[in-house]
Amino acid sequence: MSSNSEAKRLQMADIARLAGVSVSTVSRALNGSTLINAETRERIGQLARSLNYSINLGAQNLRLQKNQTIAVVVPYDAQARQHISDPFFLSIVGAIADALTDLGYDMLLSRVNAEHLDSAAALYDSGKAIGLVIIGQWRHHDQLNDLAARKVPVVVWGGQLPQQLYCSVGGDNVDGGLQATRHLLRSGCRRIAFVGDVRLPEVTLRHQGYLRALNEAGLTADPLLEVPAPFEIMAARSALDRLCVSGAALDGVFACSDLLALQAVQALRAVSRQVPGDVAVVGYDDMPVATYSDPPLTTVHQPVALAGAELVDALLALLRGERAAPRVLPVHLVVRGSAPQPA
Amino acid sequence: MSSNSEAKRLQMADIARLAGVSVSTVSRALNGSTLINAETRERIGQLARSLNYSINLGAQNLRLQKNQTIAVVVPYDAQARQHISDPFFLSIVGAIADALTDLGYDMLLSRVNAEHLDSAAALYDSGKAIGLVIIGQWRHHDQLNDLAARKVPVVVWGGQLPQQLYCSVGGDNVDGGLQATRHLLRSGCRRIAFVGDVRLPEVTLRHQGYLRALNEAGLTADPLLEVPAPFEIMAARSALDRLCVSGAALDGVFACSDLLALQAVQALRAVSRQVPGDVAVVGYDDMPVATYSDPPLTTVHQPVALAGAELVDALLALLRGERAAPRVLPVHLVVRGSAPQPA
DNA sequence: CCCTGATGTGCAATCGATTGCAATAGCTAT
DNA sequence: ATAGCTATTGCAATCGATTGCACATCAGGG
Repeated sequence: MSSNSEAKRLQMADIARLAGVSVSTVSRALNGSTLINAETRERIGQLARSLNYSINLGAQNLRLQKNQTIAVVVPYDAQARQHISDPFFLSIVGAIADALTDLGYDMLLSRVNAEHLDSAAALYDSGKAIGLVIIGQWRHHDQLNDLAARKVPVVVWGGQLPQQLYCSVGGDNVDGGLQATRHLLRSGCRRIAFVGDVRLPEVTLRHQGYLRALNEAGLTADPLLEVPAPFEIMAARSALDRLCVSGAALDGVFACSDLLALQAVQALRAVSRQVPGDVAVVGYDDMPVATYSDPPLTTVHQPVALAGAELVDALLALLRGERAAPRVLPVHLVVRGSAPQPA
Repeated sequence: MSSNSEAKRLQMADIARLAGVSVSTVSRALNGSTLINAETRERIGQLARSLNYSINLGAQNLRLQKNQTIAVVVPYDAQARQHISDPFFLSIVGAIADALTDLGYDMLLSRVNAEHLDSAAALYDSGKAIGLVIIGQWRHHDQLNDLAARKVPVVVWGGQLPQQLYCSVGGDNVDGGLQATRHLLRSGCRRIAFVGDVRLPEVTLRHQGYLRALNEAGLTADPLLEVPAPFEIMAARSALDRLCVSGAALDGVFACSDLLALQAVQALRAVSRQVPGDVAVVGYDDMPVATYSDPPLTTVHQPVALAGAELVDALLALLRGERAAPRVLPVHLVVRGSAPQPA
């Protein structure tokens, strides 16, 4: 049974037999070697093409010790069973795909349990991929360091941290937090909630920016206004609802993703507070949704396409044996309706 | 130079040497063969684990004629240089990744020029992947048929068309168009614009549903109200602007994606027409943005997670040599603010 | 003491390509 | 006519694994 799709794939020996030459000749002909008589070469080329023959890359890679596959690893949170739905992750994957395609690399997309980021190394150890791009540091800075120490070629989307052995590429999270919070302060906000899970390094950095801005304004952060909302959307919503019904005074919100910002807007409305009238809200990422939402979001723009290109560029540098320093990409605030420009 | 990342990967011969046995023994030990003495087996297992050894899958696949990689092909429009940004495509890729991961398959993500969909076959011919999932039929039904005729295991996300040799999985586009249009008609709309590029098969089917609904209501379509907007967002916007400033009478819009619907909302507002007050708008896909937008979109829900699972399931059936019939998944209208429930 | 049957291991062929080296044919130079 | 070249092509080893079959060792039976 099942001889349907089992239809034998053509291989070089078949072409050789049909052309009445040896396998070596076919190999050389297809590679355009001048050792082979020009017309024989052409004849073999025609034949192969007409039969839709395509060389077996597994075998070729084995023989040539070559491989053009890069693994892109998207961790998921096993507890929350959160299969990343945040548009930011998806769009950065898209950007990486573009960058890799342009350079002729293949992209293996893989999801791994965030608790075992190191298991991503199997993709490298097994030779499936020659290098890894990991989306997000999550809470496993140490595991990433282990990978780098083992000389696994890996680049991570995320923030630059102290004692970091691996190469990271990420937006300037401190500056993002700073710009967002300063904007809210300039708009007159004094009690600004911070929405995000500070156990994630990127969020921690944004939080530092937030604190620095408050400090500049002579304010101190109120722990009651810190909402440890994960990127998982439903859990985030309940945390936000709790804040809103707690009655804690607040006039501004800085959320660490656009989706969190929009959830905040809805939670606020649920308790009859207007955005931006009563509370101004700033998001993060500047996904397309930010322009369509009600109100359109003031948010920190992350350069997604550039990020894809930089991640790939850094990884290729590593593969060439160069030392790749962490890269921090510029971010900027985009002002829209949810936190308008102060008069 | 570059011996950095060039650090030789471990292979079976290394383990064999260190364990003082032959390669065959290592191979059998790691595969748990009972031919090998239990304690030797255990010792070898320990050793391999402690060295982070992981078998070379290229070599293994070659030897075993095995491969667990599925290619997911996302066509792009070379003319528009449109690297798919529509969230729908990205989320369906995510859904497929989940389905494949659950089943232990690897996913190779690849972009190909939509004008040469058949070039995706190289992924199969070269043995990189054992099967293909292609996202969208675009304008190349014929090329897809060629692939199927060549016995390439392929499943396509899209509509079911006449004379179709390949297996497709898609939402019920006719029904989607029907439900959306009926809803607008029930709301009292009589001049309903259709926004979408009917050269795409899926859109054609939705258009059929649109026409049928109009017909049920004793109406006929006005060609002036047909906006051939591509999924490429900027081009779509200008087409919509043209419609709006043309002054053509209209009181409803059925758009073939949520993004198109939101562009329509903006175009209408630009000429001071309220949604849903003056014009009701219905979108398609039911992406998260539909719930956050202003106004929240009434839209046709496509079952994305189910779609991913069904695509994978159909492809695996093909690979088992079974005949896989096209599958049409149910869709349903989600009523929100842009086209509220009629009183 | 030899034979038989287990039990463990290793040799060598194989998967589908690449490539150094040898071999053949056709020609020229001596 | 024969050595010396050049232009083409084939043989066989190799990449890193798997596996049929042969081989070695040891115990017990005759």
